[in-house]
Amino acid sequence: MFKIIKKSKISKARIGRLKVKHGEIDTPFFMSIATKGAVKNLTPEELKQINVPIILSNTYHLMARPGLKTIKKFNGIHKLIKWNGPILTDSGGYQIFSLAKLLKLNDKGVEFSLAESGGKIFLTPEKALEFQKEIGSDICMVLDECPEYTKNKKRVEQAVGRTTYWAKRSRDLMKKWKPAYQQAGGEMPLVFGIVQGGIFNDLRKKSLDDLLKLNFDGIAVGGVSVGEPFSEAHKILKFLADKLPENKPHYLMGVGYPEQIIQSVKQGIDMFDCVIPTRHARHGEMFVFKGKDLKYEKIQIGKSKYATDFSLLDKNCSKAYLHHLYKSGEFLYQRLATIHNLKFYMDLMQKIREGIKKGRI
RNA sequence: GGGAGCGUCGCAUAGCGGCAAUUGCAACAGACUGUAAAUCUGUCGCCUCACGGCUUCGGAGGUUCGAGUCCUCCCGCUCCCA
Repeated sequence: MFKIIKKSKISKARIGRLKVKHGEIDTPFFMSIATKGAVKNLTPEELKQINVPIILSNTYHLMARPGLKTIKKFNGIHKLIKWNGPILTDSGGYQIFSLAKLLKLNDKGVEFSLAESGGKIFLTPEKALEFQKEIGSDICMVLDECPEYTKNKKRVEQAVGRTTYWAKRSRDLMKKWKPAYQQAGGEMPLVFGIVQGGIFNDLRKKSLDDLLKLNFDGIAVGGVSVGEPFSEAHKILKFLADKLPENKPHYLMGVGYPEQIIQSVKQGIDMFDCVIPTRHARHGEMFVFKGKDLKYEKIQIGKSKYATDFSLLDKNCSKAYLHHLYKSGEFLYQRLATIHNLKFYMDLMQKIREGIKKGRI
């Protein structure tokens, strides 16, 4: 399932290979976010062309729409969204943070009141995990409580406690799956546990220790990129780096900018996801490498100083053309910029893997 | 020739006599991190970090404590009837 192919001698970085139901992926890798099943503006076919190896979808959003019944009618999420590559589904834990105003939260689970429809979604760790399994996710995330960035230790401690408790319940549920899978000969999805603990080392350690006892398929570091400066997240990573189980994939949730990804790879992180490339594209910002190494700059598509003298983005699209589309209010720029940024991120990960291979990272 | 109307800070629009003046666009600056985000924030007459000050609503006068708003004339534009 997870194989380490090479370990860096100068950092904790490693190259590996993660095998899931719908394919094998070289690590470290970046997941493009497809919250509701679609990477905004792009078709699955285009994602393939860009070499996006795996996408991330979200339990909360898929439950709200189209819902379990519809997805099952299509024989699972892959068929519904016409993507036959790997899919990781997030549990909805992040929505506990981002939709904090809309929820009721206790040890049992969370209740969201849906902003659009006025309906309600009740998530328990069991429901969240069962849903992910039912729709055919390749990698399921356990429901966690992801608190906002805070220095209030009590608050974080509570979230850690709840996350651990929920992880245990998730583990119990997984035991019940086993017989059915053994009988049918099917492949169980991978399930990852999530470390919380905010900026507090002792809480992080406790969270991780408790999680390790449950022996999930991979370990995610959550509760990061929730408003803290990245330096805080990096400190946590450094603290956790030698405590993470070496033979399991390490997933840093919600990160980030290229330099943050590089720093995290050096702390042994294998998996990333972030809205940055896709959202920034929609907001008119593109990532461009400067020269041959990992240095890059961000270009505002709309800024007039970039209006002229652009090299080709690819065969069909000059930056001047993009600039024109943006200025003309044509949404096509979003598609092109999204393609560009995702390519950039794929190139970035490729360069990182090569860097590790050649002993530079 | 007769009649009606309109000129506001790049463009377009608000504007009961108390106004540095509404809103939209554009412009400029910034933000975005397990996506309620093709979004949001700020600046946008001049000077000042700011308090504050100064000069503005086609032009010239007038009425008024006070005029973008009322009156007169002029300039420019639009429409209707001949």
